[in-house]
Amino acid sequence: MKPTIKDVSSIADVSIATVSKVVNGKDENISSATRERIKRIIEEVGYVPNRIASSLVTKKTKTIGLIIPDIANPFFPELARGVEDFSNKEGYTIILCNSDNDLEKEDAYIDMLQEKMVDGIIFTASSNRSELSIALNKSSIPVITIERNIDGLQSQNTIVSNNENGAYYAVIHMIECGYEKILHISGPMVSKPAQERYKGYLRALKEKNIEPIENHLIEGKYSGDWGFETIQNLISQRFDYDGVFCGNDLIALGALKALQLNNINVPNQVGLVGYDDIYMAQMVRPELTTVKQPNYEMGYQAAEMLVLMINNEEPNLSSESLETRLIVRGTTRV
Amino acid sequence: MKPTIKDVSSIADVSIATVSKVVNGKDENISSATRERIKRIIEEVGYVPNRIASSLVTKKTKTIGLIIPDIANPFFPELARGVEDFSNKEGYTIILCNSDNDLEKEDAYIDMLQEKMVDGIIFTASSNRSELSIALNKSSIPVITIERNIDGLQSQNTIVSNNENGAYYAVIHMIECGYEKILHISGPMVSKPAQERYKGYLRALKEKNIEPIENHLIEGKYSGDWGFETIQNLISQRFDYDGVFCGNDLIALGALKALQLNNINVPNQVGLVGYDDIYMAQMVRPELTTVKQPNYEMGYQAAEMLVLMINNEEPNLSSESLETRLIVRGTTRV
DNA sequence: GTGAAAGCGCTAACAC
DNA sequence: GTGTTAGCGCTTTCAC
Repeated sequence: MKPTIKDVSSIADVSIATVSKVVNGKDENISSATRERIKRIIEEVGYVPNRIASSLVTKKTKTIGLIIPDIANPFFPELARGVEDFSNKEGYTIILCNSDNDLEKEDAYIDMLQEKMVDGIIFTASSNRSELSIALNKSSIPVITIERNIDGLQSQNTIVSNNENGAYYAVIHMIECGYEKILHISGPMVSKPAQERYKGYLRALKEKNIEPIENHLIEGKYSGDWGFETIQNLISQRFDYDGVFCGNDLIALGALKALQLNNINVPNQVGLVGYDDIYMAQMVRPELTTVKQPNYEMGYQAAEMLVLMINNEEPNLSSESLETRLIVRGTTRV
Repeated sequence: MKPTIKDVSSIADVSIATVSKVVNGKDENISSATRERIKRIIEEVGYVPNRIASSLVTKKTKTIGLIIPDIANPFFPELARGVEDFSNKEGYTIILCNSDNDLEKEDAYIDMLQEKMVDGIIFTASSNRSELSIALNKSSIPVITIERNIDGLQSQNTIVSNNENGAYYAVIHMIECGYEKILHISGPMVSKPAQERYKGYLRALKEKNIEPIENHLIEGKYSGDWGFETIQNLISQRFDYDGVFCGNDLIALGALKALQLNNINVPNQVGLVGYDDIYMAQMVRPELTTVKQPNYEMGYQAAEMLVLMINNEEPNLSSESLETRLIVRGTTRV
């Protein structure tokens, strides 16, 4: 049987209150003699405080919930790492939840997290539906949303990266490289980032006085296979573009493979730009020009904001938008 | 203030015991009238049971700890996903811990998890040192180790994939393709998987009566950069190999890039094989021949075993070794 | 400097 | 069918 605070106190011949104080460092008023004795005994018997019990009285669990669509999606591990790093530094522990963009799972997790009394939640919602926000609003638990904001969520504390600008600068770069007939292979347009990137794409064209060509947008999934198939299909019919701007790197990598397979030279015949700067972007030839999203930082800052909220030091920024960075490599000619 | 079981019971005009019973589905002996009334009230007031409180009495937190070196390392997200999927199915929630192969962090997490009273731990240890095992042995908490076994851990319940066989079959394949002077770029040899893969490599050579050439082993890190540098260095001096078997896909992808950069044809001049079958293995040209590790399954089965242990249904297998699968693609000629 | 006591929200015998 | 009661292991106030 694991020793409890009571065991320690009876061996040390003091009250449990005294033991509690030294365990929690609130021992200004404890003589150093008893302090040391208690510490020794704790060591001897291998006493481990039961945080469940203390949480029950302090109402703090020092854990935060992280809900993301899928940790196996290359976008999220870094983000999760950012969250975990800051959390850990502050003594928080994180509960990982994969929602698979499934609203039911998402709701189930939110319930679960509330039952486990997490101190706060970091949330990458799968959609904008507002019913979910209600569930979250009702509970007074601090929430930070990441990447996509949830319309109607009361405390609109959210971290996003500036998707529109990211896409805008990428496409401006392409145009300045001399590409004019630029295809955009996007992710699913139900997600805000996809919408915003498309917006940035259009803004760049407009600013450069380039009319978007016919069929300039192909909407699909954020996967390499999707990028590959799309290009293959296009080529088997008619491929009338000199540039491809992809919704993410996975799509771009698939597209690159298809282009090369068809002996279309990148970057000479076709310029190619991705989004995210995943590790693999540098592992292909030519290396992929892409937009770096500050994934790690987004996670880190989200955790930072959340901990502020938990401590009731309301962060003065209610919504932080992190800037992206265009990384020019080999798939666009300079 | 969030409603508690007491609030519900007083509104419903029953005892808290009755409410507890219906909340936990132990309501065979409750009249359906009161059952429904209680359920309605729960709904109305938005009562959420406090699992912290119930954990305190049941001694079960329905939480398991997952300690891995780094979720941002491409090997682990899938594994984590496997763990999470099974856990979730069984009503468990997982706490994610990144140890960074840092023994101190590792210990700190183990303590933390014990304090939070997790029901079990799934653990990819960073090394074999046995002091750590002691800490874990002392506590009676169920532990499953993944990928690398910890020497001296009492309950040797561990899930590994058969690294030796994986490497063995890969190298046999290379030899049968006609490659004879095969370099092995391994990860750090302090880790068991690296040792075992090297063993498999040697076994294949021996069986085929091929003398390992001079400098056949280069030990380093599991990164693409490392693979790239290694090949670049070798080529700048003398590159006298016709095959490269890499400790993982990242290394292989880096190596591929370097080989191609030096106009060495893969697979004609040099055959290349990786390990892991990460998603990117199919996104390069030629596609990478590699050994598929059942990452997801390892995680899933680890969670499965752990839950058995938690329920005291000691799994009869104490150590499960999952088989790997060679995936022949374009970097070896057939 | 230290301890007694109340109580956090819940479960599980057991009594009725 | 339902309620009473005794904790689970801890923190915190206040008294000494």
